[in-house]
Amino acid sequence: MIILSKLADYGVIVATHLALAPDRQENAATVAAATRLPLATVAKLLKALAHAGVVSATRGAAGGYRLARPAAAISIAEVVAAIDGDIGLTQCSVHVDECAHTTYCPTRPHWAAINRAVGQALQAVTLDDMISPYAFLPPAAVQPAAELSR
Amino acid sequence: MIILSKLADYGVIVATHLALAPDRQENAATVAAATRLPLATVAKLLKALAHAGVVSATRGAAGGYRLARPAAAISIAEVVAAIDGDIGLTQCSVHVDECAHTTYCPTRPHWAAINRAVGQALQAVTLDDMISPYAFLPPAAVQPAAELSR
DNA sequence: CCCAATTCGTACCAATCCGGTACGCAATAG
DNA sequence: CTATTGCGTACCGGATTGGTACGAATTGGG
Repeated sequence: MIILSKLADYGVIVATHLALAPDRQENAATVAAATRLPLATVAKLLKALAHAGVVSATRGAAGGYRLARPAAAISIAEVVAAIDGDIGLTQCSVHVDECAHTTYCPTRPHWAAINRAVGQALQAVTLDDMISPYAFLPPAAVQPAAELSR
Repeated sequence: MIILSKLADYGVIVATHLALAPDRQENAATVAAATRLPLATVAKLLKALAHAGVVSATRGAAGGYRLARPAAAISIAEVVAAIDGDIGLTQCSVHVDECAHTTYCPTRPHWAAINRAVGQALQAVTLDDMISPYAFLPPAAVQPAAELSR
């Protein structure tokens, strides 16, 4: 299974690209060319990111986008949430009331804890971490999950 | 966004139900009634779980399913993987070679680390944890993601 | 030895969701 | 005033997914 949607994946790429040159103001076409993604899709992504306050947009001729905050203050979780909505493991986590099984489903309370762990993993990484090419190898988190690659 | 597919969610519910009575052998119809899920879907899930070695099936009359191992030895990650396939954040993580952007995409190496952190969160929880109603607040599983920030 | 119950495997259908596109409006610079 | 660029909405085709159906294989009981 793939956790992130393609769009969210692209969103991170676009945001990372902007983080590379925080001072420059780039329009959608430029970003699209640099990331080799379809222009229309990039425009859509940037709009969503702007709406969430991750990037700021200036309209009109010679307009464009730039990061709204320093790259170190923007987490991956935020970027993903801007595009795909709130992060939740199960239907229950996101739309609590729509689950008719709530009363007798014994697993529900446990999801919250797992949820937090996943959210934290995404929140712990910032755009700044993404642009530093090699410095990011957390030894504590890397090893134990080896068995999962089955 | 919702990370787990509905089917995977159901799968965990079914597996949890079996964990409640590890000795009894239950057929698909019984499980479906107990979990209030569609019979056909439950049958499909049990088949997938059996294929992955999570539950063992005995065929023929008076056949049925039961856990293949003690509940404490089966992680949520395993159950999910049995139904939805391998867990990966991005397309890149799962189908590495199909990503044409590999060479110049600067974010790729970083996903692996996040990936592992998420996998760990799912692997730290066993079916046994799921059936113990209140005792589940694993400080060990929730915290470590913080270390990810290098 | 035969029949009934039950899982197994495969194939199939329907619907929702998602990636991607198009078009018109609003705003800003020159 | 005009050209450029972002904004918003609406739309479409396709892939994925949730769900169903049916026949084959297997086992226990009469």
